[in-house]
Order: sequence, then structure tokens, then C-alpha cells
Amino acid sequence: MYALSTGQQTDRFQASAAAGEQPQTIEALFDRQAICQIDAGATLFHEGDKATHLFEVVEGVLRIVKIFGDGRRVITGFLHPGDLVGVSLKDRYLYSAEAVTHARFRRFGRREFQEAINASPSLRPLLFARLCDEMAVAQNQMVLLSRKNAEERMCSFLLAELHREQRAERAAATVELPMTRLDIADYLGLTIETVSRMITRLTRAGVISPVGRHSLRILKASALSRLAGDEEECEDCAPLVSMYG
Amino acid sequence: MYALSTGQQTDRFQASAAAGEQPQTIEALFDRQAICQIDAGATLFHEGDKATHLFEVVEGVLRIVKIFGDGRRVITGFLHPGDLVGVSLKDRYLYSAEAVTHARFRRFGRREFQEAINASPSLRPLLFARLCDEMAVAQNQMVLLSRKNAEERMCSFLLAELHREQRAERAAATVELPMTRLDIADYLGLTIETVSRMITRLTRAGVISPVGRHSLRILKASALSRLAGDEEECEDCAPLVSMYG
DNA sequence: CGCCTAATTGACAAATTTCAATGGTGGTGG
DNA sequence: CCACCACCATTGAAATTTGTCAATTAGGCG
Repeated sequence: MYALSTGQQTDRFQASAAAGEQPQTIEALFDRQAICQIDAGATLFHEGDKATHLFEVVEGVLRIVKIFGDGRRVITGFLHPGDLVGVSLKDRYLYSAEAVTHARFRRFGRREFQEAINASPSLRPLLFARLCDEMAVAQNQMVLLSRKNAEERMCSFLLAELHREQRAERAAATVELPMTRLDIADYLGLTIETVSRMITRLTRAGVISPVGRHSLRILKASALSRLAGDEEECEDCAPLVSMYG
Repeated sequence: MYALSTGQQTDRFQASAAAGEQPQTIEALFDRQAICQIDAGATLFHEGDKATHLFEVVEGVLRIVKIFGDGRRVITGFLHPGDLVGVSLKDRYLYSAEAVTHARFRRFGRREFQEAINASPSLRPLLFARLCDEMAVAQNQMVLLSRKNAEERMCSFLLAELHREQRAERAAATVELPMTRLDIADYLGLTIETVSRMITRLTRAGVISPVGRHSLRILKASALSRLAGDEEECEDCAPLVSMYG
């Protein structure tokens, strides 16, 4: 999980209002950089490449991928606008970053970034806080992969996506899933078929309602939350199987 | 994985040779702190506690634990002498730290630590590098939990322990496992029984040889390495099941 | 509008968990 | 120093979950 998420929406205008001013947010560092583009399916960088740049996602969704020798694939995270990639690397990228959708991003040299951070006492805690957030996310993912069943994994994922949408847009009840079922499966440590079955199960239980292939409506966020398995266990909090035979 | 491992053995004497000198290693910061003790099974701090201190393990082994509401337990890492705990936290501990064995450690206030790091341009990159290492470890664990089977998990774990021992003592072929099978199971996302079966399987295959309950000899490190599943797949690299029916 | 690919669904297989019983180690007290 | 006890680990059998394979369906893009 080397990808860093913005915890909050930041005010870009304030951040870089005057030229020459010390940037007040990490994003502001990227503001001067040209915006690059990448097509859906294309690779931003490969695992093992010399880590020359960091990136800030401006638009679209990327996936962080690690591949085994024998072809097994793991997605350790998805990146959304505002997220940074490549901050916590040393020499080489430890994973590949690929575009799920057509995406736009800004690029920043690693050395310049290090220097900018080093030179700015106000930016350092921000970067540190991001690293901490990312550690927390990684740890949650370990908990999910270690001890949650397929249903809990799916619900946790949908819930996290819902919360992300709600951070952007108040009271959103629709979740966009631009990635394929295979991407979701490789993120949750499941197979395509199991992901599909869990979506079917949640649909039948009236918790969600698919809108095309890459979007779904959350009908019962509270149920999703219960089924995600993070909460204290209450006796009437059984998994869905019992709800439809 | 908020616990940070030392990549290298560091020379304490050089590090803090002269009083008043800027510390040249993160460990040197702790050198003045008194050494505390904790009994096997005791808790250093609880998940959710206000995060007031960081710790450096001096002797013994600790485990990092997260517990679900319904009792499911996840161990996200073990800590050994030289490791730091609590660096990448913000307000509260996100996990508990418990002593696997009787352990000795040094304590450091979070605020003082932040200030010391902030004041020292030479320490900052060291801390950053540790965070990066820890991220890499977390990512590897996600790969393990996501896509490795029980045998691969067990071999990966033993191999990592072997490498750690070899870092301390050249050509070590014995691995100490002071934790219980339940600890190992909760670390690898398996059950006690599966861990036990895998140890039996590896023993029967002549890869390892148990020495009491908490120690084992590595007879074929290369086999362990192959079976860990990280390498490129070669045709004669089948799992052990075929080796003993 | 139709094709191509992705997704769903079902039947079956495999891996791991669960449950239950046995075995062994290490620690403690006699 | 030995014996016993408690706990931990091992082993086996059955159950469950998820994966695999194969066939069908259906979105979405041209």
C-alpha cells in the first residue's frame, strides 16, 4: 500500500495562491506540473522499474498490482483522484500501477519531492500523516484478508467505496465500480465467481441493486455495515445465507 | 504493521559515542532511556489507548494484535530486538502489543520523538526509510494472505524467520519460534490445526526437523524457498503433497 | 443491431476449517 | 528427582467454504 490517499478535500486556490509562497499542502507541490494522460488498461509504471517519479492522480482510477511468478495476481489497492503514488519507495517500484479507466495525473521527480519535503517543516507532518493513514489502510486490509469470509470482504469493499463517494458528494447512495470483477477479486483475495455470487446474494437480500455492470445502488447501508463484520457482534446479525435459503 | 524493523545491525558505540552529539541512528535516541520489563503474556499497550509513547524492543519477542468484536484475532506482526513500535501512529494505538516472551524495552515520549526527528535532518531519512521498509513488509503480507496456500504461508514464515536469524548470526540453520501455534495461525490467517499439519508435512518431507515445541532445524533451506512460492515457477517445483502421498 | 467480452450461474472438486479425541511437554509440587 | 497436571499440539474424520470447470447470459461498444 504505497499509494497515499487524501484524507480531506483541500483548497487548492488557497494552497498556491501566490507564486513563490511555501506550499501549504502536498498537492500544491504538484500544481505546477503538467497533466499527463493514460488510457484504460495502460501501465503507469512496472514493478521493478527504477523509481524516478511520484504521481498524483487527477482523474480516473488506477490499480496497484503485484504479480507472482506463476501468474497469480494481487491488487493491493485502488487509486482515486487526489491520491499519491510512489511516495514510500526507495530505489525501485515494488508494484505496478495500471489505469483502470482513462486517467489523468501529475508527475513529480522523486529527488525534487524529497528536497521539497525536507525544506518545508510544515509539509513534513502532512506527509507523515499520510504515511500513517496508509499504514492503517494496509493493516485493515490484512485483517480483511486474514479473517473475513467472502461476504464480509465484499461488504467491506462496498462500504469503503460508499464512504469514499460520500466524502466527495454528500448523501451519495450509488457506488461506481469501474474495475472488472477480476480486479475486485484480486483485491479481495477471492475469485471472479465468488465475487459474482456475493453480489447476487446481496442483491437478492435487497441490500444492493446493480445499475449496469459498473455501478450499484446501496439500498441498506446499515445492513452492509453489519455484514462487513467490523462491528461488535449482535445476536441478530447473521450472515445472509439464512435470509434466502 | 506499525512496527518498524531494523534493516541492519547498527553500531551503538559509534552512534552515541560523545554526549551532546547529534544521534546518528534512531536507536541512539533511545539509548538514554531506562529499560523496562514485561512478562510473557502481558500487554505493553491496548488497541484504542491514547498513543503516548514509542518503544524499542531490547530483548524478547512481542506480537501486534487486532481483535474483532466477535473474538476473531489477527496478528499483523512480531517484534524482535531492535524493532520499534508505535512510530507511525497518530492519536491512538490501532492495535495491541503483547509480550510473547519476557521482554525488555526502552520507552520514548511521542512528542519528544517527533521533535527529535524534526530537529535532525540526518535522522529523518532514516525514519522515512524504516517506514518504507515496513510498508514493503505489509505489502508482502497482503500478498501472502491474499493468494498463498497454507503450505506457502508456512514456508514463507519459516524462511523469513530463518533470514532474520541469519542476519544476526551467520549461517544459522535453526529457527526459534517462541510464539504458540495459535499465534502463528493468527499471523498466517490459518487455524492452529492447519499450521500443525503443515509442520508435520514439512517434517515428513525432510525439509525441517522440530527441536522441542519452540524451535526447529532447517534441513533444506532451498526447498523451503521454493515452496514459499515467491520464485518463478519451475516445472519440478510441485507442492509437498505429492512427496508423501 | 449484433458481436465480443465480461459476468453469471450451476455442478463438482479441493482446500481449509471445525469438531473431537489423543498425545506430549514443560512446569510444579510433593 | 519424579510424578502429575494443565495446557498446547497433533491427528483424524466430517463439514463447510471457496475454487475450478463449463455452460449460459447479458452489457456495452462498435
